[in-house]
Amino acid sequence: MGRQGTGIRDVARHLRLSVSTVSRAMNGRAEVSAATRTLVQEASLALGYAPDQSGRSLRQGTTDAVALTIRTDIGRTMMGETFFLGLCEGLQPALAEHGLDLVILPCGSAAEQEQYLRRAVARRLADGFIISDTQRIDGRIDLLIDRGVPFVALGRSLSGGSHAWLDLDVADVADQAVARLASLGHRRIALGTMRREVNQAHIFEHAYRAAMRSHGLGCDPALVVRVPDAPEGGCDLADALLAMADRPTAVVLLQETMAIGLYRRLREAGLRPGHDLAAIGFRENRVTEHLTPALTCFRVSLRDYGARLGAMIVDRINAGSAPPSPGIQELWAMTLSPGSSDLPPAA
Amino acid sequence: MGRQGTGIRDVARHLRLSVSTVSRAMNGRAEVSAATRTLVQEASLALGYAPDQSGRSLRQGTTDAVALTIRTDIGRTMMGETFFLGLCEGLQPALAEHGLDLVILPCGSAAEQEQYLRRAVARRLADGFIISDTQRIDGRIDLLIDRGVPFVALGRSLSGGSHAWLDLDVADVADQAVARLASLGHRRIALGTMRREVNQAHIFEHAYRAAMRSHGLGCDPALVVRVPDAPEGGCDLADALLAMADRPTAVVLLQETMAIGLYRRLREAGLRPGHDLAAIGFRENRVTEHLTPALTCFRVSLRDYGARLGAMIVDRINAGSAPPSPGIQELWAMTLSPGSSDLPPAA
DNA sequence: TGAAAGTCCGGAAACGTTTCCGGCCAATGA
DNA sequence: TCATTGGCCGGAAACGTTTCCGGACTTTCA
Repeated sequence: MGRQGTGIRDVARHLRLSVSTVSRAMNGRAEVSAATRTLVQEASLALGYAPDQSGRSLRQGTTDAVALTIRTDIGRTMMGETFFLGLCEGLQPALAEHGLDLVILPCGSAAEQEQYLRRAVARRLADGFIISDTQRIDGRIDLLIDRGVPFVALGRSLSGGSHAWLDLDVADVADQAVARLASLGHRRIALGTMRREVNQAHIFEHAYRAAMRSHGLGCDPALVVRVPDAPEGGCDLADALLAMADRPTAVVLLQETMAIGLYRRLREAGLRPGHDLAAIGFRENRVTEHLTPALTCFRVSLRDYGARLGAMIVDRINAGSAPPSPGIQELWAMTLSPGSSDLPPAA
Repeated sequence: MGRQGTGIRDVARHLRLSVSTVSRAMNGRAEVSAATRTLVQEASLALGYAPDQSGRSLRQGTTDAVALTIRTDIGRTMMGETFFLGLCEGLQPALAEHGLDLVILPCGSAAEQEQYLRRAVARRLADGFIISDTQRIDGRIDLLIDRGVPFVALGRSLSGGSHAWLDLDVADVADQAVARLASLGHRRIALGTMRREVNQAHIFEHAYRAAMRSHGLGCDPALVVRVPDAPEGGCDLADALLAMADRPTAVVLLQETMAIGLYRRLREAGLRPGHDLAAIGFRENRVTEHLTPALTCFRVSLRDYGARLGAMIVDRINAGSAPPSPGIQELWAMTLSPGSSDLPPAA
């Protein structure tokens, strides 16, 4: 049958060189003359040759790929689709600079993720892994540490001790949001959040409570409302807030897309978002900034964030598993992006 | 140095079997006794063994992976925010059923895509490719046909003749939208679209014109407004429409996210979306259905669509390049999902 | 001028797996 | 009882590449 594509042997035969020389020229080794190198490069370009990745991987034990695992049942996670695409815009070039491909592996639901990852590691699908949507207790982290595979967790976790992770400083966001609303005169500030298994939600909620206390606003557990992090969740949130006897005058959202459902329900109840209920969202994006009133939220450059993530996983890969170095932990600040959804309380 | 993971030799040694027998047992070959098979399966589970993908790929010439190439500079494409993840929810399980991994390859901008793909094919990164966001003239299609690589284009194109593709029936959507608005009494119906290089935009616009003519509404070129397919584009669109002397009473959107900017600008101008300007969007999603007024648009099950896409690429891969069979071309209908954004004209 | 060093290249082994080929053993049939 | 068949298994080749090793040739230095 004969593989169809052109291989290194074809290039070698074409140039009357040995395959070893061609290989050396392609890989930028020093022991090859400049003349031969350009010859090989031109020939491989003309013949459309690029080394077969399987052969290459087998020989040198690396796949030249970094895997970003995501769950496809999104809509039940912190990260929306706009998040990943924005992230990849910075991540992919950062990896390409080091000759690494970015492959995104959809792993199905959260439950399936660990098993999928276990198999992916055993099959040696990638040189390094980035796991997203970290849970408070996350078996994937222990797994990767145990296997000695380079990885970076996108989001903190209680699992695994001092591995490399990158995360947004959500605690600071909660703090800033509460402080801002408090300074505007709000005293009953609600929190729209989600399941606490997602670590970001836990941290956010914790920081919210601390901020409320530090501003002398108490800590009424009724003010914490858990809903799905989606536009629909915003509806549920609004329903819950409107049903309260002592209605809050402001709400902080862990997921900015909740604002869509929230605005809708408020309007349906004859209330004006921003005026009758102040709201502050989480991550600024193309939807929230065009809401009316524009949602006050927090900004982060996903491109930079992704580029940093790329640098971190490259660092892990180059470090090897030789030194059990703890890896870098990095918290990214978000800056307030004022909209007009957080007015002082009406009364 | 010694590769760290457990290999087939470890399993064989552990069971005092030959590697060939272990391999046969793992791959479900017939020439192995049932007893040995269960033994091998249990042992590989216990030892955490899964065959190294590089070795496997090299030997059998297949990678057991399907690549979905996407551009990361999204926001300038037809596919909105939530399209790909919804698609993968159906696509990934459909592939997994056949033992194939789905890997998403972010290829950078549209310009970089073809070169990236060319290299990916030469390196044999995947057994089959799915290319998205097809252009009217798309070099990737000619490339893949030329190389004889199994592929499915997600979206039609003028390039390449009769290859396999899957697409939404956007012409029918344009037809339905215009018909609905016309039956409500609208006579000046604008179109918010984008660059015509994207083939869907071309088809959509063509169908819109035909529908306008068939309803006796003429074909004023000024009614076709090209803007970026993003919330911002909706602002530009609104500005353009409001500046017209003979202002349209309705607009059809090729990209539903434009509605966000459109609503915003209309409200800023003291107008009511739906009342003062009827609007119909394209694909229903979690954002549009919570807009106020809810955007009338068209529904498609992305999960089913993705599952079908998976079946198609599996079919192409199994077909091999032996018969130059044309492949399947399939157009998916979308069904109207009525909102309240398309009222009769005010006057 | 001779030896040492340096430059560049070819042959062959190796990576982990699958599969071809041949062989052993038991069962079957005459 | 012997030849044949079929079930099951082990040895070894093969996939495409990189890299070790050694060799040929040129240059440098004493």
